Amino acid sequence: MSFQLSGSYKKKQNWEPKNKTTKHKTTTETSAEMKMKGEIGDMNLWREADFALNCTYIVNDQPSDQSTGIPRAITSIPRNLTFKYGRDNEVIGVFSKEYIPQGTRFGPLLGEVYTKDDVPKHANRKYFWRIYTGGHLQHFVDGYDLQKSNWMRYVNPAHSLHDQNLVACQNGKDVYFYTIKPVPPHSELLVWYSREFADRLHYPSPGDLLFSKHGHITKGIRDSPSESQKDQLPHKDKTFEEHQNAEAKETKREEERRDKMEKEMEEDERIDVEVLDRDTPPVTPDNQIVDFSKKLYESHAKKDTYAPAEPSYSPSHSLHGDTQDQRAEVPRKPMGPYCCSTDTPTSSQKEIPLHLHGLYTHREGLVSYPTYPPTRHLQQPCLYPYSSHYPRFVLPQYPPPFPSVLSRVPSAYSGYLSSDGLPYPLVSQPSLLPVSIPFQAQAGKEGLIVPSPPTAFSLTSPGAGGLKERPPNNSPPSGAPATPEHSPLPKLSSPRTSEREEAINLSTPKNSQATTVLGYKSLPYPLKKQNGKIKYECNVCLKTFGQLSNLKVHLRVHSGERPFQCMVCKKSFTQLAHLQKHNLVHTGEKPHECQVCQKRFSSTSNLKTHLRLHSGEKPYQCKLCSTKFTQYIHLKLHKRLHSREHPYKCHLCSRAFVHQFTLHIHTRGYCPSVAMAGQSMEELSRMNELIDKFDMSADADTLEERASLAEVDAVVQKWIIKNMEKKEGKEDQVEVCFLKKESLHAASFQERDTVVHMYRPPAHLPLTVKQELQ
DNA sequence: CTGGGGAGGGGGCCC
DNA sequence: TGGGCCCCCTCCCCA
Repeated sequence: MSFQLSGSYKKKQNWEPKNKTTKHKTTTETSAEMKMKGEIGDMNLWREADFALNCTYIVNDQPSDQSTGIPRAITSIPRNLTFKYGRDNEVIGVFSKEYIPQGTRFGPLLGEVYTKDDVPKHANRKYFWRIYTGGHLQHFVDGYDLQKSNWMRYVNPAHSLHDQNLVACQNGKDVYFYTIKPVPPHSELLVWYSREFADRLHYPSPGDLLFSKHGHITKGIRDSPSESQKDQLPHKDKTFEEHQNAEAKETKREEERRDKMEKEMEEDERIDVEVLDRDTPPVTPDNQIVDFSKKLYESHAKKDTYAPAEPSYSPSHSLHGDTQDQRAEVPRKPMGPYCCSTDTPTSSQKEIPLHLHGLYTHREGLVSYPTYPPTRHLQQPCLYPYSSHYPRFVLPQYPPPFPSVLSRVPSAYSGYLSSDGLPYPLVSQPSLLPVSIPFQAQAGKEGLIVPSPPTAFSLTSPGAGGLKERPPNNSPPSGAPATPEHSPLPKLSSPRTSEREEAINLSTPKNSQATTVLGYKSLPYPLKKQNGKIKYECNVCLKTFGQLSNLKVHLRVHSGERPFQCMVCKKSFTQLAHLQKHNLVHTGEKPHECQVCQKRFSSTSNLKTHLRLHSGEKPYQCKLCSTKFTQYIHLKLHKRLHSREHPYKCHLCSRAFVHQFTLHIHTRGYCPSVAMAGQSMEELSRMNELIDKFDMSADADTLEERASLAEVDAVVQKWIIKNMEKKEGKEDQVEVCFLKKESLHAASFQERDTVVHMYRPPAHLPLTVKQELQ
């Protein structure tokens, strides 16, 4: 039997901005209907229902055409995701194709459904997911069958808190993955359980968590119970051994805690009986199943190589002892930094599945397991055992920010919270940070008092102001900085006080109790008031809209959702009107007729352009030669001719510019002759390319040659914003965003990860171009 | 290189 | 509130 969600999104709506106001009808629909509440910073403490309620986007699977013969596990992957394939064309991970906002829901996980009683005796349980109802195991969802499962089976477990970007939650009877932080393009999706999920599985999560200095989670890994831990200690790895000794007491304590928990979980003991059955070898050996994920693993297992220690393909993160060549062949697979590999892995290790196999049972951690050494260069302690079939990863538990949340947590865990002396992860807790995007509002946007900063898709930087609004009991644990200072926050230029938009708070929670539980509620869309009118602000690009529906349509630009598909050519569109217009391509219909020449056009826009031929209107004029054009694109092409003319030459280097002010920008810090010490030539080159691009842009043409620095600055900003918008969905576009600080001199380009100031702040330079030129 | 048409995408306004 | 309609802008292709 196939496990299908009868959700509200039955079409191929890959991304669906969520209606925050509509009442939900079913459990599985709740997430799409409710507004954001609480703070992102609470995410690690969120209950599963909170994720469902608060997520902003729903990404549905691609509809699968079973007739193609391609397994649904492959074809179901949403458009904004892609598989990464190994050498043998096996899936080795799921990656984002584009920016995915925080608070995006994927799923549900699909697969064969088994009740407790009808699990085939020899079923391969590696892909089993447990579904609980009322605290009792109701059934399993088995993602083993490629036809019945979906792409989610390929999502690898997170390697560390830092790497985790998805959290698995059971909502209703389905398992969903939610993004707990923005996922940049080309990033691997890495999932781990939600707190509740882990609790249900009886993972001794808090106690089992040991964080390395690097903030990694030490994953419990279990091997054959017959092998003693001592025997598996890495004798060659003295550092690790020492570490093990140092941790021995703590490990023992954790085992005691687990024992205690076990006693408290008598109800689930019955389940454990059959859980333990999962180690039964499958009827069909894995290597005989068309399972891309396993192929890779097996191929590499033969080489006795294991996953690199760092969640990265970087050779620098290779396993100890690997040659460069070997490293290149090492599959980057789920064990990641938690993966405790040995130089000579055991056979059971070789059987470690690639994906989230059977991560559902607490029993895995309740037997005596050996431990394996970490990759040496990382000195990752791996204190917890793993099952050869069911690697266990444990997420950290943070002290709940709200007492009411804490009260929901089983008491057995409460004592673990920061009480075990273990350090909290040093990684920045992503969920506590404003979403990191290329372009953001200025920090402390005074006019914006919407108390929603850390909502799932709120990209409005709270900055210092946002933090002030954070409830006092919502502070993250030590070591998990919540301040946005740790996240690059490009800022807009601060508007003059008199121009600051008056903000209104329309998100006052109606349910004060809920506020107590999850913190203040907030709308997913910041509201602003401009000229007396309410505006809805896009969290991504800060554009404002007079109507929420417009904003929702706009959000598709960022989400990639294209709900309207042409049935003829399968092309999809963000708006129905676009699809309708597109349909004319197929029908040949041209409804718009030129009244002058009776020529017909498919769109009014094109007719209007055409009418300029009759009217003689040429609105686009070249500023350099006064040539006029009827279409902007023609002017743009024309300007390329002029772009060869660069009359403003830098006397210190060979660069020349179309505009005087761009020459000035160049000479203020990007000429290699005057570049700041420590600035790489690569960076200089990149910035000069950027300056060149601006120099030849239409925006630059709008400026007078003797424009003030403030004027130039404004146009530069405009141009950067435009660039940033264009680059979305276009990988080859210059990826820029900017910082605009209080001072004009702080206007910056941020290109990819490097922030460089377009205007250097050298004190000896005059304030404005004009001043300098005069 | 210029000029014209075709097509897609984003957003505003209105119902 | 969501959908429909419309307009503007942009890009591509080709003569």
